[in-house]
Amino acid sequence: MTDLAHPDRLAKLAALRESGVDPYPARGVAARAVAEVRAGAGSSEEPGPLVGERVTIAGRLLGLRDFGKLIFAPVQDRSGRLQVGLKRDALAEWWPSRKQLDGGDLVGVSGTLGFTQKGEPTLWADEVRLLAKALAPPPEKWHGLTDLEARYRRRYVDLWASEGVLEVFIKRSRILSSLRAFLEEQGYLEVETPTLHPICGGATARPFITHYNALGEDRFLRIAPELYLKRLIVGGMERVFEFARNFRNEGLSRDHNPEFTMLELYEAQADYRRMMELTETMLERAALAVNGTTQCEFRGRTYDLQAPFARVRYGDLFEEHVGCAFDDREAVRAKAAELQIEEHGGYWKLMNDLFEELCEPHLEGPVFCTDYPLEICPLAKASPTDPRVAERFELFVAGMELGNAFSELNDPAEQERRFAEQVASKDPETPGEVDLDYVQALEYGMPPTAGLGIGIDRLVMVLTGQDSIRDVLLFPAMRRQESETHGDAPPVPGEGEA
RNA sequence: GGGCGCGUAGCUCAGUCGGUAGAGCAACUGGCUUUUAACCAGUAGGUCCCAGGUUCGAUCCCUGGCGCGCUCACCA
Repeated sequence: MTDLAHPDRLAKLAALRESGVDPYPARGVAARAVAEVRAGAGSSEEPGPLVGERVTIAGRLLGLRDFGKLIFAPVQDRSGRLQVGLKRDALAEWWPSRKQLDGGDLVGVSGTLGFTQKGEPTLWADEVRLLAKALAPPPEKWHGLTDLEARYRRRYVDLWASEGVLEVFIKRSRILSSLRAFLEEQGYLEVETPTLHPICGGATARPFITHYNALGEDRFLRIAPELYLKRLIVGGMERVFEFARNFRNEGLSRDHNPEFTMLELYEAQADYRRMMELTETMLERAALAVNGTTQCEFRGRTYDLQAPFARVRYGDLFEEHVGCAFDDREAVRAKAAELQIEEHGGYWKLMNDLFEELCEPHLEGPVFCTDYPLEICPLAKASPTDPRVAERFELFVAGMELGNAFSELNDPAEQERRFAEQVASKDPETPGEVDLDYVQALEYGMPPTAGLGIGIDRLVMVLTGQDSIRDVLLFPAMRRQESETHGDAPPVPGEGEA
């Protein structure tokens, strides 16, 4: 027991058992969704088909308004809320046990659907069954849970006690369904690839490391599924996608959670132009599916996800906001010096820092920023018309990166050379070894292919109007609390390098 | 990691210019057959985040720590 289990409620639990009532019965009740019952009730002026019928609902008792011989109590399930009316005369046998009932308890109620004098749809009960006793009291009924930490730690309370929270996660689920349905229509196969990677590739990020006992080897939690999905293209699957949980051992912010969900997909015979079309069509549909409109309110502004999205070249943006060509090293370094941006990862890193600082904030979007400098795209294919740039785009909404796509590099020798460059850079965020198995896969031949990654959490933020990534994650990353467990915490291995 | 702020009852919060604390809701007792933040009367509930320091005395002041929030940095 934790100290949230209330003594009064524990006493009621004992009293229930004493009187032969199982406070945690083995079976639930066959219940109808509350929203369905409410819809069937209509209004007191125009009663619906369920009025006068006997129906059963099940859910959480949110409170009790006791009038002596009459009690009103709202019951809430996943679909909504309905008032239950408990009358002594209709529940003579059960009546004394009403004292054992508390707000927060899970109950099944059967009765006749009707209305009150004020016209409130009400289930007039003839049977009340306790389905599970709540020992911990619910949050304050008017303010609910407002402490952010408590809301995230106890999402199991937040979901029913805070307005609109469940709705966000219902929408999240529908967004995933919409994306999945769209891709399946397009002939894609959903696949699952390893989460434990021997080499940490497919993106640039610091990894989490774990140990594989059976193999006696360390593994990286994947930072991206990219290289495995492209192996499947070599394997002839041609159109694949994965909703991948990725892990990046980096900071938390309102746009970042160390574990996050990425939709990655790859399509043979496609290039990045096709990916742009697919992206805008897919997102437009998801918006319509979940909101009924392509307009969404996010961080105080309105964005329209109606296809087609705007396109702007990286180089053009660079010239506009930095004032020179991205490969004009002298000018770029001068501008960086002017802005006191330090060079700590070579020229191309510096150039991109400048881009992020000066250009990205202008990408309100939705907009595809296209044709990135080749040097910052180690897995992308060069443009056939301009060898300085890669066929790559990123999708931005509200200055936030939502997606990343490119025509995939499929020349094994070129890929090996770029891997070797990364390894030589000694950057802690790039792989420490060349993934020769991947190079070998390319040696068997990968067709012309394009790939796309969509940050699902950020997409959900935009489509549900949530400012923080933590509001679209059921259980966002939180520091461990001592009070969460019994027993001793496991030994903590030494911290990785800072 | 830096800056700012917060930590008081189960929940939402007040308060003590330093003398160990209050309200509303929830709970408990009683009353009430049409409420919907029900109402009325009463009762109970606190390691005032933790540890040091100053002081006759600290929940309040100081220092440190822990936790959380916002923000900046980091993070393609």
